[in-house]
Amino acid sequence: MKNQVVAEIFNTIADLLDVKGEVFFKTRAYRMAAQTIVTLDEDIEKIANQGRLQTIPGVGAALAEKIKEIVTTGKLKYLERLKKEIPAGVLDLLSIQGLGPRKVAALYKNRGITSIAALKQAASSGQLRDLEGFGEITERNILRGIQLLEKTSGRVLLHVAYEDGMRYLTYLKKCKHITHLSIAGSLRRMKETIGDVDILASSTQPVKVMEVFVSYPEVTSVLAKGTTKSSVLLNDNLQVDLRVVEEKSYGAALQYFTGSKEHNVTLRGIAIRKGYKLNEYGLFEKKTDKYVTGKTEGDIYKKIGFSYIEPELRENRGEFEAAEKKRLPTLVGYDDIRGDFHVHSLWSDGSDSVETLAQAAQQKGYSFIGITDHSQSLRIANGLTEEDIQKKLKEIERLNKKLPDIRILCGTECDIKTDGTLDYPNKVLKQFDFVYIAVHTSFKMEREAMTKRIIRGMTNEYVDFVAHPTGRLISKRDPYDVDLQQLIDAAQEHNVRLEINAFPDRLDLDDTAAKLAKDHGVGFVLGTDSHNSNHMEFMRYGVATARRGWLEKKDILNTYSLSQIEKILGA
DNA sequence: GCCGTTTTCGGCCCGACTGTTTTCAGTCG
Repeated sequence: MKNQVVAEIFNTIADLLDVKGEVFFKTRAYRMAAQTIVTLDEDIEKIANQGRLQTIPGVGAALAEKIKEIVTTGKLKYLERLKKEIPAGVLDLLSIQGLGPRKVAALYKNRGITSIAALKQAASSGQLRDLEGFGEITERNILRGIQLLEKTSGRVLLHVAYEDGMRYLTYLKKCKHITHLSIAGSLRRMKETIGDVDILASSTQPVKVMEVFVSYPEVTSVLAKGTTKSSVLLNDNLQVDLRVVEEKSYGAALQYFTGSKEHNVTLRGIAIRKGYKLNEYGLFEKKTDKYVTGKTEGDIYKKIGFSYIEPELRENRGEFEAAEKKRLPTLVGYDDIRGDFHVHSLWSDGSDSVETLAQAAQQKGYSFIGITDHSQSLRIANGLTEEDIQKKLKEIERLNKKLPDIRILCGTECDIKTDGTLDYPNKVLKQFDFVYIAVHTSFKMEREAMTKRIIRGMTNEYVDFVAHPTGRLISKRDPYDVDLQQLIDAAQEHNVRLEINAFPDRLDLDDTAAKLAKDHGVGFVLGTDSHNSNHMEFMRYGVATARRGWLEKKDILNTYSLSQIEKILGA
């Protein structure tokens, strides 16, 4: 699939044209096309070969030619030309908060700045303040932006933002001037990483609400403060924005500030075609500017002709088509989960006993917990020998009698060796209630060998699930090189479920891969990969990822009743 | 650069806030 390649080139062109000062609509055309192409189910090369490029929305004659060139030669002369005009480092400057294409262009043209390091040097020595449109405050803001980028690379993991956001909400709920209050933005959509936290409130006293907002104890600096919008920085460097609107605009504003940007652009386009105008204040008749609705999101979607679209689906990945045809999935709910399949105990590298974990699961209202310790060759994680397994089985048998309200399932997270054989022989594997297989070694294998390795593991008759199928660690380690499509086909063929690992830096499979797998009839399990009982809280991020992948209750084994699960697993 | 149930030309989402300005450009979402 060259879709990603084409999309990246188009996005780079858009950035370059922006800095060159090209009209906004042209650069947007490149970005829109890139976004569409990357979410296509079909291979762009195939579409190009069949001469159907211009059937892709947002692709006209000019872009079709460019795609053809990329697909056949792997390069694009137009991009090479642009790159000669603007050095690569200049585009890096765009990632600094507060710097857009105009300022970046000014920095490059008037000061010859082509890297973040050079910018930092120039700003700290006061060389930018006499540039037109710049001043001392701009210099300080640039330095702060660079510092922020260095510290957090701009985004934090979902769970960090979620916890910060929830604490902030709890604080704001005490403010009696607020009538409605919600998280918005990418956090409400539960994206795997979050740039900043958006909060929305309705009030008749916005100025007072802003006072309360900026007085939150965890705030270290106030970045902006107006009557409808304020921004602060928390002590962990996360930025939080608050918008305050009137009651009659609350739904419209919630829709607007939840995004995604791509979802909203499409929705507003559709609204216009139907004779409306949609903004954060409400849905209006286009001709008369008369207020139609805006109190709730549901009203707005309904009026424009759709059923309600859940926040996790608002990525412009086909949700409008589905909503129009009444084919939106009924997403798995955060409360539908009846147990956790992936938990490590003291037997391997976890820090809690099986009993402690089982009690924690019971407290969460679960009906089962799967204890999955590592297998023997993973010495670094204290993998279990065959002898250990016998002892562990006995302990679990005893605990199941002692704790009748929760079923403890004895599983394993069994290593897939480099040749695709498993770390335990079949006579051992068959003693477990269920078997996860996983790659923990030799991450750097060639694509073909890695794909074969995992698929061979899946063909073993005792294997039920594949743990963290791509091995990625968000912003730390790339996924190993594996042919996802082949993995999905094998999962379907051998009736093996793929895991959505809920650990915040894994979320593996991710949302798009999960959707792809679902479309091919694959089933799923959720596992937190907990190494202590507190980690079991991470389940919500697994559910969020499942929801973003359009998964329903029936797709996920954790939502089944214990008796159904026992039957399916033969446990 | 794309697109058309008003349009093949002229729109394309737009409002809030900041900082640098003396009335507005740039950035962000």
